[in-house]
Amino acid sequence: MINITLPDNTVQQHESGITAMEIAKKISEGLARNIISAEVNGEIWDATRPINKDARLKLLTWNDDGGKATMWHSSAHLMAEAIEQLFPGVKFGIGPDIENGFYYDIDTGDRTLTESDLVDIEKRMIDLAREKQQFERVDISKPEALKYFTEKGDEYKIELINDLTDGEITLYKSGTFTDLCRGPHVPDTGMIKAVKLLNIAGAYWRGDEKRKQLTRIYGITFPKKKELDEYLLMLEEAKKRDHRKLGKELELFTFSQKVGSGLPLWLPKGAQLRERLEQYLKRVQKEAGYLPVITPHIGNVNLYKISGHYDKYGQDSFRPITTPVEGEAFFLKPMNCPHHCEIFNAKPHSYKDLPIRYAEFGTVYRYEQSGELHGLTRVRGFTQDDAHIFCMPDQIKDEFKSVIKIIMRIFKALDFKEFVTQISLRDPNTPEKYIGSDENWEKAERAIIEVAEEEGLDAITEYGEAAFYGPKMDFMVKDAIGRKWQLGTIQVDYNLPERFDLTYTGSDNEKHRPVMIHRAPFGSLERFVAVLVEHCAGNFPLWLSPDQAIILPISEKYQKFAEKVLQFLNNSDIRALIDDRGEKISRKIRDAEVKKIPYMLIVGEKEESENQVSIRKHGEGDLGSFSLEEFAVLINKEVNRLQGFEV
RNA sequence: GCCGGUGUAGCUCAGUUGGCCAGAGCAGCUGAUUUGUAAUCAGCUGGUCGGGGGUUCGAAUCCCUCCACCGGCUCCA
Repeated sequence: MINITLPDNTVQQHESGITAMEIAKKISEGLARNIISAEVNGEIWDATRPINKDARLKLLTWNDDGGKATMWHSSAHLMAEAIEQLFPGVKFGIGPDIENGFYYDIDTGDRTLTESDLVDIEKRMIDLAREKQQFERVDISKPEALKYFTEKGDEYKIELINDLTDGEITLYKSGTFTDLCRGPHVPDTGMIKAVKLLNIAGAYWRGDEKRKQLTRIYGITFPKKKELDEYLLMLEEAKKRDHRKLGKELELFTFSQKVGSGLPLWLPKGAQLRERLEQYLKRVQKEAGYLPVITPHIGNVNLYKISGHYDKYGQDSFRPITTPVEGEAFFLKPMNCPHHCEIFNAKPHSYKDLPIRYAEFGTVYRYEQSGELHGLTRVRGFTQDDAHIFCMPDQIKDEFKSVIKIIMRIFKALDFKEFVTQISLRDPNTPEKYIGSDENWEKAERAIIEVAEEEGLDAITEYGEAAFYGPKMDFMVKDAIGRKWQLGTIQVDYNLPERFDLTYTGSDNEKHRPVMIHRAPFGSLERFVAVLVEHCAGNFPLWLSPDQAIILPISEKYQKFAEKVLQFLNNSDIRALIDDRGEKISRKIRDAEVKKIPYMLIVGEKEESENQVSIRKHGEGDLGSFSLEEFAVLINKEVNRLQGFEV
């Protein structure tokens, strides 16, 4: 007999070899029907896999992430089976479950799969699912596994097997498809009731651009048709929040082929929005002791040779521009840090001066591969809210923490609740990608890890995500359709101070090396605005909204009064305009709603006689009549509250 | 950069197997209407069908090429 501990800590005694499915049946038939897989001592197993020793058991259904993962992983197998039947001879790479669904990488040989093939594959998947195919788990020796896939002619699986240890290799068979797989899988494919293959894309084998590109098909499945419909509807809704669409509709920014791809043009409303973000951060930074600096848009190539950026990115940059007579070469500035180092070097520093914090909204230009450009989130010219903090080693943690405070303040002011804090460290397997001594790297990495712990940040750690000169703490936010973007970043750097020979005089009257912290709370204004637009679906918080109120006269008779109201609002620092078209009030309201203007002020006979305005709030409706003074107080209170400043 | 897809007016889209001057709605302009909480009516303007080349008696429709954009991959100082 073995002891099975359930999540509520009750312990059941069972025969050795019992399965999660059998245990579920004893609890209830309904549960047994819904069970997808089971967590056994923290590992996800097939519900039908025998348990031979004491275990903690959690039964997983569609309501558990682990259950969804199992179902989607099985769906990948189901799709592979369908594809193999429809297109015999294709070879398979990997086919995992992902956050929302699954994919499979396929080598289709000479054939090219297109969107229209997806429909056929979906149909076949549904047919196969209805057969209620069971997954059979087979332990297999390494030589046998190699023999099987050699005979099948699938070199990708052979490569995968060669990296595995003999004795730990399993195959899963379902229907006509057999795959190298560690599982787990659904009890049978009948649970998969709704299938949608979402898109088709190229993907390099093992993520290596030097290797063959396979065809990747992304899909998602559900246990109920209704859930699929809801998911597709949700995707449609998300697309409406896309900053590229809203940016056009709300006249925030545009691109021009004549100007060049990846070079955003900020329209007046977008420029105003961006300026407000800059003003806000300048105010916060002034309080935090930052000093403004300004540097040019180009820099001598030698500057970047000293910083190390030339070696790392010189070939992947815009070509240098040269002076016509002397032939001196200059790069468009791809980052601000080397310039700021030279500002630090402009005069000698005492330890008493530190930390010194130089801040600049610095516009930089980077050559991004054409296929990488993406709206405002990935562009070739952008403005960083950059600053570099030069400090003594024992000041690093405090400075780092005060930067975190600024980032949290901004995220709070803009209601960014869902972000991921990521500690980006070196990849220990590729030391050639990084500059600087191991000792300095370890110091820098340790500082970041300790700060995260001391601040109680729930951070994930990613190896290989560090900058080439130092580790980072990055703040990631998702866009409307779930893509993750890095916004804020804080980086500890021991390297540039050495390369630029930065020094300060310590209390011992000796020269010492400062440490540099690179930081950008927004990251880039372009990307930040993009994510902000998607986050609020274009309904900006009042303090950022390009137009805060629109005055809607009932008819031309009230134009004079409308102008009086406008003047009052302007004097009260409220951004407003008048819709003086000869349209009906309902039309003016509709247009103002579509433009997402926060407040509509309706003025007619009643309002004029009582010197009031009738307020309608965007998305909410009529709030009733108020005096102008009351409205101004209302607005200014809301603006200050949202920005996190004292009223 | 790579794989696949798309490209018709400022925007959203129609344009049958290549065939008469390329269409609609919205926006814009002009006029009428002077309006009470999400679209008043009428008229008009606007496109070398992404650029270039080719096939053809004839190309928005077929082919080649370049560009841009979209979905991924790779990359992201």
